[in-house]
Amino acid sequence: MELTQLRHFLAVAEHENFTRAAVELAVTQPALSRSVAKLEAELGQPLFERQTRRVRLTDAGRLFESRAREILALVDDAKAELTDDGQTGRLRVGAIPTIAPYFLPGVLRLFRDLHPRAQVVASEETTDRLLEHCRQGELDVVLLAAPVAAPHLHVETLFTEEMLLVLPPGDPLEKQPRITLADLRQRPFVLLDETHCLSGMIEALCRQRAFQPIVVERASQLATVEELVALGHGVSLIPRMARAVDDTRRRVYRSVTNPKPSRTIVLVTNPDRYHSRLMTRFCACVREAAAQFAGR
Amino acid sequence: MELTQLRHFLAVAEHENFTRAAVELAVTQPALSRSVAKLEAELGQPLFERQTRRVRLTDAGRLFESRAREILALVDDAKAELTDDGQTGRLRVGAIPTIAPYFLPGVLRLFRDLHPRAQVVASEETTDRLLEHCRQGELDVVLLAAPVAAPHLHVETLFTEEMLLVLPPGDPLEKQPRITLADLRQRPFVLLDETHCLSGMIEALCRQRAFQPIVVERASQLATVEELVALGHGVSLIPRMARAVDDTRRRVYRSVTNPKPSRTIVLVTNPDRYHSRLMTRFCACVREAAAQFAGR
DNA sequence: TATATTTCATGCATTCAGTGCATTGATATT
DNA sequence: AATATCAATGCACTGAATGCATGAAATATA
Repeated sequence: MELTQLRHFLAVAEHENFTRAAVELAVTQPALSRSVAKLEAELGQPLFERQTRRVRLTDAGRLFESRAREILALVDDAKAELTDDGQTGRLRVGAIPTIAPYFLPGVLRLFRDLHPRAQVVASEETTDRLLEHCRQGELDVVLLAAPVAAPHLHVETLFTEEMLLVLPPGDPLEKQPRITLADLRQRPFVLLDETHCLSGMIEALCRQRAFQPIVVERASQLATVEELVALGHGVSLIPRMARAVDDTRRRVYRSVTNPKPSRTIVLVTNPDRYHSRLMTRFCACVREAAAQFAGR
Repeated sequence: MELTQLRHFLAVAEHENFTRAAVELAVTQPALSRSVAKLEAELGQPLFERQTRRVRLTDAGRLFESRAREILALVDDAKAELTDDGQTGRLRVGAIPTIAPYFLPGVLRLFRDLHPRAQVVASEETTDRLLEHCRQGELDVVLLAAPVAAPHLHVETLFTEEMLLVLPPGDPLEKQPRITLADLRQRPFVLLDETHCLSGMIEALCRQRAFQPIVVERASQLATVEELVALGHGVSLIPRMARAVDDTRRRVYRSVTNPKPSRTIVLVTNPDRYHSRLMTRFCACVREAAAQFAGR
């Protein structure tokens, strides 16, 4: 068995297609077919089920896929560990979409000043995907909203931030001195779609106050939610970090009390993987940036 | 980077010699030199310090050695996991020398009957080496005496067995109805050498009773210790499982009370590694054999 | 001090595993 | 029925890894 074979296998597994995987790997399709066939021969069983239109992983293939990922991640780790000069190198950062655009830029600014030669790759995905990638060593640092079920991963609490009520301008609630969740019981909500943990969090919050929020619309980005609120489609709850970058006056923000809704941002890393010097510094930048948010 | 290179690197690291490593790997020395040189080039730094008479690992090399072992162990794991038919396969078992000859044969007999086609490789080493090998995935199952400091490993208590006092025949203590450790305060001891945890355990036991045992001789095998006792060089404490196979009358065994000295045998496995069906069955055999010892 | 020995690196020739190209075969899709 | 898609296979080739012969450096030995 050789690492090239594992790389070949993974490419095919991802594309579910030899031809396209071959393009990505910059080899020909027959070469790839043979490479995988040889691997299958060594393992004594097929890794792919060849259907006419596409190939699918067999059960054994699925098992082997995660092993292959682990092995290649470990190889990357080992290489990174030895070539770690504290300056150059790549850092893979992941964050959920309701954190990334508001929090990462500040972190990246801090980090870039310290390590101008380092390369940072940021990706936005759902919580479970991010955790899975972190587990597999494909992401070095992940930023999420608590709570997270992350066995084998290290979770560090960064700060807790308020969730603000967004209203269309002129909404009756705008003038009300104290607003509680109960005041929103009959109000139409605009939320993010179900893939975002934020929407689930808001629904859970409402259910704690014994009502099911009336969700009239869902969007896939916070910016869209804010636009829909401005247009009077409903109200919503928005993290303070998102409010901070909203400089229009097309909607108004109010604190909700008793209880004050909030979310907690955490930093997740994989303790089984090598922590490069860059990574350690990046986490320090994250904490520094977090301190500013916590201070508000 | 390729697995072949890692295998080459490890062979050289073990032999501290390219020529001999090349023989083991069945390649020529120049081929091996190049293979390693290429790896070093990829990692951007030398892994070996070439001295005239031998080669030594650099600091980076030492670091990379353990990573390479991990990677190859994971590869073996993955292969084993996929080719696990529950019948054939290899199982690597380790035990300390004061357990292996007395406990393993019974286990192997049970196991052989269940899995005649499986191959078991047993090795005797010191506790720390065994644990290290288990951690590195080079041993599947390890048998030790508690206590063990084994982070990341799974430790299961099997049974506790008495340690018996061995005396030369005719020793005054032979007729004494109740013997305590305090009775041994002035007696010369024959112990195993310091590499065996058993000798340390006995010394600790004595120190708990506030005396330092007078060690007149040390041997590297329990059988030798027993012979020396028979020759009247001193007394010793021997695990019951060792007494059980001593069918001569050249020495006598007595229980010690208040407290009764004992050692606890544990089964250690690595939870991060694949547990083959063979391995699960082997552990079952270990427990079955242990039950017999516990019943005494 | 000279010589022999040990051991790793390097120049050069060779080989074979992996690859590319062309093609086949199988199965959807139109 | 014709066409398109996609993986497997026959065949030729290439180049990376290897083997052989030798060099270079350092120590051991006479």
